[in-house]
Amino acid sequence: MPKPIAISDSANFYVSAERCFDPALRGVPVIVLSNNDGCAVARSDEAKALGVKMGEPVFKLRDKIRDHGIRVLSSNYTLYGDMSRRVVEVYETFSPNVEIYSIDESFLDFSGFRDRDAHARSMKTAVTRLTGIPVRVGIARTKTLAKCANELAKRNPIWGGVLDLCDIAAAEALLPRVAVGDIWGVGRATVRKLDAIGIRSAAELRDMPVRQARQLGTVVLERTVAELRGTPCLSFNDTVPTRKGLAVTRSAGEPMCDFTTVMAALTAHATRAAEKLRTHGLVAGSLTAFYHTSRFRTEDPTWRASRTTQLLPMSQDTFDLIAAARRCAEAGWPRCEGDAFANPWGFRFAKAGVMLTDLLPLADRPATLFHPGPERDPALMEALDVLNARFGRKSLTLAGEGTAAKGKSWDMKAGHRSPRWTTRIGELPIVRAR
DNA sequence: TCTGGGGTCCTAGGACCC
DNA sequence: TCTGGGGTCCTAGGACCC
Repeated sequence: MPKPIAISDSANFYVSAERCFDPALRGVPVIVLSNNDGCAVARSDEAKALGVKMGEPVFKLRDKIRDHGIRVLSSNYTLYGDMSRRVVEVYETFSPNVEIYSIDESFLDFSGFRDRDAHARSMKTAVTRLTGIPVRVGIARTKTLAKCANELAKRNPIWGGVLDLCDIAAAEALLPRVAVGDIWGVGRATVRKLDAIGIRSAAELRDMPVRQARQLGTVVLERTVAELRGTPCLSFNDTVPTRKGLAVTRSAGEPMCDFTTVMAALTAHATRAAEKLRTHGLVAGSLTAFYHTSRFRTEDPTWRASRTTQLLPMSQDTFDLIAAARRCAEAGWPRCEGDAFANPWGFRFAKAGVMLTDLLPLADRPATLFHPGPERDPALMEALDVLNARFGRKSLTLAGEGTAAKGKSWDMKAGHRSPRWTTRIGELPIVRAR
């Protein structure tokens, strides 16, 4: 018999995290925006009730925000990341094995507990008491069924936020109530195909012939069917998997119309990407830089540039990454007579990014026979990181990304960001007032 | 005027090899 | 007219997740 797995997730996590520190946000409609204040990515129950959709662009919500007094917040990832860490700390006192799945969801090994329901309820209470974040728990013998249990618990408050589907009869009774689109791993495209052959509930999907499932939705759907039948196909994984890639991409606060501005944004993104590499003790073997015009403004001239270059030797050095990003940016810039980096067509670039692949732990970096030059002293990057850790991110940056005095037009908008309550003492209102 | 960011996994098809 | 078979590796693109 497969062991019981629980999944615990936070309700409207970003909104819940904000509410922990600002009681005025409780009981009223609240939305948290994506980077650049673009779309609603988290909504309180009250906001959902007003019909605010996930991912809806904020400019389309203007009337609703005004008419219903919806509170609008920019995303504050520093706060959410820290709150997430606290929630996981509590989980770890309730299960010997915790697999962090996302910022607001973790799988927990629930084997060995005699009364799983009671255990889950005391965990739920503890998380709320110690962090202020409300959570819901689904339990079953496969991850997919646990996610179904969680989904049911979310939608039916009568169970008090905890549902155990380990029992065959319970699954039998409740799976007809889960729509295929609400099953983990079944997205829009698959829903459409399943609907065409009359499969609409989790119970119907479970009873579908596996061969047909594979043919319709590849091995992924075949696994989902097996998981719904209680056969685990997705293993419990409490070790952090090795990263395959890493990206830093942003929409610009204002359109970027010249090479210098695009390069300033790419410099900032490459800088951040290098920081991430060093945090994880990795080096990268290749870098892709891209920038493109807005995909929504189809009447404007469009340009999409994406170039990849090798990092040789593999590197985690900010300067190396910026140099590579510059090579890509130059190679991708629209060619014109005269000044090679002018923009006579009036392209308005909306987004730029840096992606790193071929990642390896620094210790495993292969030696190279022909260096392009002497390697820089890692002490420089170390000093950079120490200073930025001590005085706050971006205290020390490269001139290439521009200076605050001159204005960073490419920098994202974040007009409604709350204080980083748990990680920046200087942002606490009471400290600021002194 | 204004539309997110960062991941994973799978498949098909081409290049290449013997 | 008739033009092998079987393997690996890589990449692009699709689907999905939160």
